[in-house]
Amino acid sequence: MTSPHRDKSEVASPKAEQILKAAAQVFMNQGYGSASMDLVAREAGVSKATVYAHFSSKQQLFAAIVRGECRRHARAMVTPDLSACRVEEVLYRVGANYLQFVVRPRSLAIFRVVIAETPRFPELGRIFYESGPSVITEELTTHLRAMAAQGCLAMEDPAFAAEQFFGLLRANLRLRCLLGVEANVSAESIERAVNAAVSVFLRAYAPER
Amino acid sequence: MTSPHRDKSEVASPKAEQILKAAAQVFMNQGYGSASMDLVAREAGVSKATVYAHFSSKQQLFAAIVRGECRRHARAMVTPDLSACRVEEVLYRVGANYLQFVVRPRSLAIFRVVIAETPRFPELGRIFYESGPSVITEELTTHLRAMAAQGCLAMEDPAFAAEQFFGLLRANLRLRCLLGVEANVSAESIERAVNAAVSVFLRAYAPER
DNA sequence: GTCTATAAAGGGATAGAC
DNA sequence: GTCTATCCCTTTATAGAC
Repeated sequence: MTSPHRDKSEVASPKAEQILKAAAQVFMNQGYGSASMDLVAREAGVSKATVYAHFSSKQQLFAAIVRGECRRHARAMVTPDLSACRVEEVLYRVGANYLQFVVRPRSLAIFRVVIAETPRFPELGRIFYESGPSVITEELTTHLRAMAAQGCLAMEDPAFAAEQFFGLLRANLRLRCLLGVEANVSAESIERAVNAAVSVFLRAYAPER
Repeated sequence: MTSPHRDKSEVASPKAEQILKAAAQVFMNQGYGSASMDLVAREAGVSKATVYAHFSSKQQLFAAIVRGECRRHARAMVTPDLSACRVEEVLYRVGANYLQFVVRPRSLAIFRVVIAETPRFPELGRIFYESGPSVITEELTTHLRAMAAQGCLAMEDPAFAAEQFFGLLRANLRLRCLLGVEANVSAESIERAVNAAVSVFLRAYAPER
């Protein structure tokens, strides 16, 4: 660490970035197995040898892409400025942020390929979980725990309740997106799903009166 | 329809069955793109030419497998003998049946590959949805609607509530299975998830007193 | 229908010039 | 680091014998 640069994997050369960007498209469009390094090179506008100069194998290139997407997820998952919010508002904003994110085409595409390849790349499944679902579940759990301590909510296991909230939120919406049944999710249907999830969650976990 | 046989696709020749069975294993283990017809033939104990004598291409073989699995799903999704049950019991039994099914390794494997290939085989995603999630959602919707009419539940949109119930049920459990974070799901954790989902759902949709 | 053998193309990965 | 050219293997799919 003699240079002021943060990390080699974050400040890659322009060519490496160019390859990563093209490869991400190729892997997400074709799936890992059907994607070819030839196409990656062509899309990146470089030769195949150059691709291999930066990434030692197809597997490593794929891993680099998934890692990069996971970093982006970890950033996107955090909902800003929640500290001073009431219960409903925390749930609503966390929920809307999450649901909008997961139904985006790019999120669906990376999810598809990570899920598909997890049996062959177990590490990537774990990284994905810990960069996305785990991050946001822990964030919500913290808030729920605080609110339960204040008496605004009544629950025994805030972490479990947080997971229930995300399930409630997704309902079958993401499933339909993944299966191509629901092509474009309108802002209205997201808002409706979030409102409905918040409503059910609050009725279920309201303290006894 | 001059023969008593049900359908050519259901009563295939023994060789075709043998090929389908082996191919299902190969596609689920390797993913569509990485699976090879060579391996399918080897696993089936036949020559590659024989595979092509029964299925005209890799794509068609894959489609035949997914269709077959979807038929099995449609059968497995139906929960028997619910007509005379109380609300909790319907929810509990539908939920337990569903959750046990979706965390099974084979269910996860077919889900992975269908999700992954939906962009290239849009029809298969649709078939999958209509054979599994759609079937069971409609089943539960029917029960919820009847109960709402009886006044045991208070909800405006039973179909939407049914989807919420399945989301609540899955929470992050299937996600963890898909991502390899949770290897083997114990019967206890399934029971706990089902009980928790039923409990939340009933508290949220109980009629006003 | 089923096999062996092979065609024709494309796959991942590398050598060597610059 | 980047290219061209190529190695070597596997791929999908088929021809032709039986």
